[in-house]
Amino acid sequence: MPRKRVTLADVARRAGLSTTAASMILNGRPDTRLSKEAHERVHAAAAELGYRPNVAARGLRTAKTLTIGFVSDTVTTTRFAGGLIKGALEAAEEARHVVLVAETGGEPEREAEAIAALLDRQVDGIVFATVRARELFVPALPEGVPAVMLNATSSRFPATVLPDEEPGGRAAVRLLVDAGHFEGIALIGQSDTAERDVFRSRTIARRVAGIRGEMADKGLGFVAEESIWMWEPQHGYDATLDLLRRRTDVRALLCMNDRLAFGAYQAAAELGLRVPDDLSVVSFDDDEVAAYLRPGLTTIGLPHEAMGRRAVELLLGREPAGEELTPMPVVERASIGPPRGR
Amino acid sequence: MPRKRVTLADVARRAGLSTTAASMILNGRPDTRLSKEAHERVHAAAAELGYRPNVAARGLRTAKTLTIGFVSDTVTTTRFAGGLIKGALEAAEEARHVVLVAETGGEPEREAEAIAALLDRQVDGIVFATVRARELFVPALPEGVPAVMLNATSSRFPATVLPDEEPGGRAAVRLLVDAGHFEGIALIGQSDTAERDVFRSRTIARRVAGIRGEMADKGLGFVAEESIWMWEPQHGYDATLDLLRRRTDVRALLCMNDRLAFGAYQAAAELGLRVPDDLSVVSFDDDEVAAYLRPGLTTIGLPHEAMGRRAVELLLGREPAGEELTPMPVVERASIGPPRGR
DNA sequence: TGTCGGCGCTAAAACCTTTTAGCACGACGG
DNA sequence: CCGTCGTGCTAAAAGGTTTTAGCGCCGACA
Repeated sequence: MPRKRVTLADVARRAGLSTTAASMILNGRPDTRLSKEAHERVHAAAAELGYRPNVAARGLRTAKTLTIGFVSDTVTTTRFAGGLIKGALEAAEEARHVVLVAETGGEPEREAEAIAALLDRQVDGIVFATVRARELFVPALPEGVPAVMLNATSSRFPATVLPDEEPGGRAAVRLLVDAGHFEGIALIGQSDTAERDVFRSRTIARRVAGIRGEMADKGLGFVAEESIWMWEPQHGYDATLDLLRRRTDVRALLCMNDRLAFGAYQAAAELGLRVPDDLSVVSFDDDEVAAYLRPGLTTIGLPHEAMGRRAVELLLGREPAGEELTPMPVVERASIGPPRGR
Repeated sequence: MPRKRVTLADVARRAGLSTTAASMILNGRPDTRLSKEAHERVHAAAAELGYRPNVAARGLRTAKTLTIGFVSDTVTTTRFAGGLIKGALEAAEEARHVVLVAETGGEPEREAEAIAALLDRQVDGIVFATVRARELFVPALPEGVPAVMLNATSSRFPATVLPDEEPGGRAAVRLLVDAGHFEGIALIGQSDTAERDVFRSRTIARRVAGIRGEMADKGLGFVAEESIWMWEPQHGYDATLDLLRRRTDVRALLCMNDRLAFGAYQAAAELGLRVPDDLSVVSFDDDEVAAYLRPGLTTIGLPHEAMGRRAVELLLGREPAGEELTPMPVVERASIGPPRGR
């Protein structure tokens, strides 16, 4: 609506004071000794004119822009880890910050370009996120620009927010055991390659460690392990169909993610097996599709939103942070039942 | 890495010229008459020092920040229209702009606050997006700040990018007809309420008009219409199950979105019906789950990414724009077959 | 008597850039 | 020889804010 932005000088003029005085008053500087009356005049003038400080101009002087950068490979533009940005946006909003978003597709040149672009705009800090918890090679940032890794790791920046996968893995196993499954449990999606592959994901190794640890603690073993490289429904379908045809003693599936479980459901249906009567299923992520399935899929959720929040809290707070693990919620739906013969 | 940012003054000093000269040369001002040699010295100095202009400072002078705002209800943080931001981000990157993202959850106060925050940062323009093509009540913006509506409409801003729903609706019907379906077609999800409800969606009405128009042109009618208010898988399941139990003459389903179709698949499976042998299905959106289903769901896609791109092109271009309709692609998978008795 | 600090405020510098106005000098036309 | 113009460049202003340094006066303290 307003033709022209109202500036601090306008406020000062109307209050009959200098811009300095207006600035001090509006910023509530504690050591100032301006009169009560001056305070009132300035505040009144600011209110009447609808004054809003020009953050860009302020940033020039103070080197603080109340703006943070969020750079990721594809967090914003794919649906798999959208919770990360959601949490980050919320936390930023609460802290009266605003976020500049850049996507790099995982390409180093685009990443470098994005970082430079953010720095040119004087961001107060940057969070680096990845969709599948990779190690990231982040270039050094100018002094005074903090960074935190979100669902990612970097040797350069110690501040890191990750899902707490080890207990998550244990919880999944426990869910099955608590329902009475002591045998006939198959693992879908684990692959030794993935376990070793740093590039794929830092966290999957921990998830697997948790799973194996809990199984060992209970004195149990898997009746089968299907190694799969890619974790889309198609792969889950293929592997599960193959498995269930080969062996009839499988009573429960521990899937490495919900999309695999999605495919597993399809394979089970194909063979006339009902979940959870004939086959129990548990998995990881709490992907949106987990709720679409019937019966609803019980899964160990990736706490993306909480992680996103935490990352910007860390970024904006001043405590020097290390690796922080966010607990994974177990979200119980209806895909686990007591074992039954078939 | 660099301790301190290198400034234009540094470059000028090293080149032995004034900052004015350096500025002119680096910005390639055409009317200048600085010597060839000066050009070389300045460029050399800039390269050696790794100079990058401070966009914030420049913006102060030029009132251009190479930054645009993207404010939506929940486009970024839900998975339904993520393509919008993806396209916007890409187009912005190509134009060397960067985007400030804000989510309002559809709450007017948060929206007002978000707009103010963006304006405080001197954005060059704002795109307003919604996830379900609503009418939006956008407050006036200061003169010189353009806005475009993306998958949304506003009486205040004529520039609008929407999916071209009418032909989309027609295409869906044609897909069925071309496969030989002339009878036994049921419509899932249409509700007269929705058709009239401005708040729900501007575009759905056009989709329905396209569907009805094409049916009429072919001289066909629906064998049944299931009115549904909410379009989640659960609702599609319930409605379809009910419908298929009631009537045995249904051979094809035209679902208003992919999630309804998702539920329809489940209902069909429940009744032992195979897609597409016993039942053909076509729907709208090209949601990610459409590819997960087996057989793959044939659907009329929402061209979110193209729309997002277009919106920022419009915003950055100077052509005064009106309503722009982006064509909806038909993505053929395997859910449509010839009709067969059951 | 001299110094110091408090008071209430402001001028000016600083942040970094772009833009405007103009300077000194030589060439050129008349 | 005078005025004008072109050349190659620079000083200064402008953009909007915060911060630093200080002004002029008075009372208190040594």
